[in-house]
Amino acid sequence: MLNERSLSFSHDCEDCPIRHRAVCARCDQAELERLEEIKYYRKFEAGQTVVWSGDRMDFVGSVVSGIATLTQTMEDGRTQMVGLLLPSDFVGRPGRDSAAYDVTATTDLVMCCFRKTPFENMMDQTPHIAQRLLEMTLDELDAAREWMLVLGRKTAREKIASLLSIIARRDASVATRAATHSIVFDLPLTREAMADYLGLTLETVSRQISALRKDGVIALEGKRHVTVPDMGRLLEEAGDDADGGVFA
Amino acid sequence: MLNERSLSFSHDCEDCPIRHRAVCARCDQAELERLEEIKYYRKFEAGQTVVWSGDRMDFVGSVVSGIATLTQTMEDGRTQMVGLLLPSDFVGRPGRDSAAYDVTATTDLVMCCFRKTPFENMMDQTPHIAQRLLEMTLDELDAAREWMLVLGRKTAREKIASLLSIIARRDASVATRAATHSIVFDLPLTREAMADYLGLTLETVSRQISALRKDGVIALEGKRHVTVPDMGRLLEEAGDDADGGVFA
DNA sequence: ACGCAACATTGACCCAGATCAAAAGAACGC
DNA sequence: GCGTTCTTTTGATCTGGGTCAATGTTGCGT
Repeated sequence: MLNERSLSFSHDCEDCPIRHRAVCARCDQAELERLEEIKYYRKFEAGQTVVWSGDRMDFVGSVVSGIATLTQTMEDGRTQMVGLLLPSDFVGRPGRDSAAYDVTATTDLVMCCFRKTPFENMMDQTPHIAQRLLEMTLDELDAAREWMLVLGRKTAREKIASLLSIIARRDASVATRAATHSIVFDLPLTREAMADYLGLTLETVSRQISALRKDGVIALEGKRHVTVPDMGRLLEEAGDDADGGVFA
Repeated sequence: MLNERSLSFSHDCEDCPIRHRAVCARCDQAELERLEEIKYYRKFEAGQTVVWSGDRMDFVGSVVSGIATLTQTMEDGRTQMVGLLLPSDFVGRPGRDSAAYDVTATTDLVMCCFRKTPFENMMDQTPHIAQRLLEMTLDELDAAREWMLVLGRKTAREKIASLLSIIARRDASVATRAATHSIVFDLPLTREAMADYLGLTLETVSRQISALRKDGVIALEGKRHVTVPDMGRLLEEAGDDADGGVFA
């Protein structure tokens, strides 16, 4: 069963981040080959919807590159983003056959998917996959609860700083950090998407970003390219401990 | 190894709700007996703290009776409740040795605990325990994400209605429901605790409860005893679909 | 029964962020 | 190049819920 694609799925594979966080981190070669058989890639363009809430969802998977969002919508149109999926994040729920949220690509997106039924079978026979998923789900639960604090108790400025912190930590290249002591990244979200994540309006997001720029907490080139000269300062603005770091 | 206590832990046990939701739902008798050996009960009075965030936590467990809350606190004292633990809910995280949140009893509380290290060992040898925990954690994640919508996008009145819905659904006795078509329960939280859960101030909570009472959505006897004459109406006020029911 | 301490309600006022409105950049096809 | 459309910024005004303050209510210990 070995072929080019399955070779690319070994622990040394560069293009598939699953080895870092997701299901196969502890798999041996035989297990990886089994996963390989039920694996396929899906590509989406920026703005495309992966699944709508309530739709049948016959796969699970993880993000290879690009960014996706999970959002909930009320009947009257109010929306709340409930998750931000960055590369290596897992999507889908074993044991449920319909999506609970809208999943949308906000940039061009590549996902590594597994057909759900065979994946579930494999889970039954490979205990450490369930254990790995449990760990990941507990991490997500912690992140969701951190976000509850952001939504419930932080000011607009703190909310923006919190969001920038998360993106900075997960998205900034290590090289950039080492060279200049400042962190540089591109915002993968529109102002509107940021507002939906933060429980704000897009106007408030825009105003607070302008304010943080004016105060020197961040610098902007164009609308999306952000430089954080002092990460400690940003975390302070976010209301987090400057050292600890909730989203580390 | 059988004795009185272990017998009370069988699938027919009445006093320990673990068989319903928590770890041993699918355990056979031998496994139950092993769990029995590492199990112990802890009792707390209303207002007592189970663990503080950051404290060493050498057990996992679930709520037998009473209600506990998970809260996060910022340095300046702002607090956000991130979880409400009702009977049968699970507490603690395998693979982590310190608590991530303050856990507080809001009523008299009985917990059924397992020493963490032997519990983790047992998890390694009993795959369906990890699977059960995964299911439960995914449910909690869904609940946390539902709550993100409440915190981020709902009005104060909708927030109160949402909280009352949750408590009504989990706490109301079936008998009461059948007899009168209305749902009756006691609020297990102070106004302040409700405010911390909803991202509001206690004054706003009080005002909105008064408003819902004046509008006939709920009736109150004393400060805590609530009657919901029409659950559909309450769900409407919460901004949820009257039928579907997010927190079912 | 009384006094004290939590807990809860209600009122008056204020402000952070929403809403409404306009205009200025960017990005894209033709 | 040049409309067209999407995104973002900025201004003016409004308002839901916060803040401050006073008063009620409940329950408990003595």
